[in-house]
Amino acid sequence: MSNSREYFKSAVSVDNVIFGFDDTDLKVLLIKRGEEPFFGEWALPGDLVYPNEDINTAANRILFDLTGLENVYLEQVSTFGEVDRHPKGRVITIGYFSLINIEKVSPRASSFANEISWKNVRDVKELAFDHFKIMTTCLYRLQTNLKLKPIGFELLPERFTLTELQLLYESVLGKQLDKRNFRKKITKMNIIKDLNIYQTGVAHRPARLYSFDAESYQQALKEGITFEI
Amino acid sequence: MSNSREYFKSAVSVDNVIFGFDDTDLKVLLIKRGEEPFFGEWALPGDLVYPNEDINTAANRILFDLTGLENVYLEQVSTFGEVDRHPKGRVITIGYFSLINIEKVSPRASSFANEISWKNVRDVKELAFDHFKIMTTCLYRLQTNLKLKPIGFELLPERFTLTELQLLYESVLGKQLDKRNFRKKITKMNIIKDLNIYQTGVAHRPARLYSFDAESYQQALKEGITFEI
DNA sequence: ACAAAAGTGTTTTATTTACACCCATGA
DNA sequence: TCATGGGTGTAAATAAAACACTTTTGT
Repeated sequence: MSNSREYFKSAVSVDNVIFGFDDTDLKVLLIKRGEEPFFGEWALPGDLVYPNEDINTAANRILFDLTGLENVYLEQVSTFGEVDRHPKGRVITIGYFSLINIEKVSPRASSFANEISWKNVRDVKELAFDHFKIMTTCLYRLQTNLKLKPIGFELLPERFTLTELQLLYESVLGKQLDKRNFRKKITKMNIIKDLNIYQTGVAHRPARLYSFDAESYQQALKEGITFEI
Repeated sequence: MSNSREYFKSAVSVDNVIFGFDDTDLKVLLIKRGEEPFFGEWALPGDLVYPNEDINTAANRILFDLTGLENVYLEQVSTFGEVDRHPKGRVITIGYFSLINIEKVSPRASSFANEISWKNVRDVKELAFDHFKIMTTCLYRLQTNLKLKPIGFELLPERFTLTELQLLYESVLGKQLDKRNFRKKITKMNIIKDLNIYQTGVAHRPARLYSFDAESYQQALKEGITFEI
């Protein structure tokens, strides 16, 4: 780019598909739009990228504004740049997804949204702009990566049971898994820590609690882990 | 985005990592820059996105300008948007890669390049801007996808031998593969057609020629193929 | 004692890996 | 006849899939 010419400039935005998991279903955090276009319709949280802001920073900002969370798993997925994707002008948007522990969040209204809600991903059928397409693309990427990288833990509390972990996998991948085989695989990977403590107050045999063992995972990565479920 | 405010606008560009394969090595098509910044340095072909141009169209245009090729395998990989990635201003760039049959190309100089050349990917050590990072990211994606989707054919001529295909895989993945096991896997997938014709003019037993069988591949996809090498 | 979910091994099947020699051609 | 790369099968090891009962708790 030379500075001797004046170039066309597009607005660039970031949209963030924020995934959570509530012990049964994969959820996505949506906002009800408080302005035109698509007033009153559900949409992904997003905003324009500021002049002096890295795009990753913008994605983190959107997440923080909505949830108060920082240092959260965030992954860029794809950029959507059809000329007519925004009715008010040329806006190229970069789609991200984040994985958060849903318990840590009580979503708060923000400048650009008058209502915020967790929705079951499978129940979402349409969204403002091309946001449904963005969400679907991010879900697909999540499914792919869940099989290759141990990112599922990001959606769970610090301490979790193996059944919770399995339910998460089943929910995201959309299929049933065999309990014994699942446990065998997970434990063989050596990336979760048995805390030797148990659930309490459940009307059945209490489950052992585990946590993700980041150190062992780093070790396993070096030795060439394949995290396949 | 409301139209009642004036938003900051960034320039948006597309950079294209054009891969080719010359029977031995994976190559990338680079240009020597004919203007500042980075005058005289090697860079990825790229250009700003036009006001009324989809981003995919822009990526295809860059490819066409340089090679004369259309309808070529093109995949968006990642968007690079650090504030300071371009010394002359804010430019957010979308990285693509394409796979082409190197025989079909005699690269031509263009407005923005005074020299064009195929380089061995492994020999490229630095590039203008953050292009080395973009190239590396695209290479990594190519490696991943080559194991999951039959895109290797895009780099070969219409008719190819199994050894050529294997060399391609070895070159992209950067590791040796067992000849018999490779052939077993490829043929079991049922996505290549044995043309029942042979190489000529080689000083050894002539190899059978094959072509990619797009129809069988579509069929196999429906039945849930896993194209793993 | 009953309901509810936790936890645990073995056998079968499929996949992956390792490995070496003969074949067809041009020089 | 020699050099060069083409083409082929089998056995062993590993990984994946299928499958059912006992345990522990709260009610």
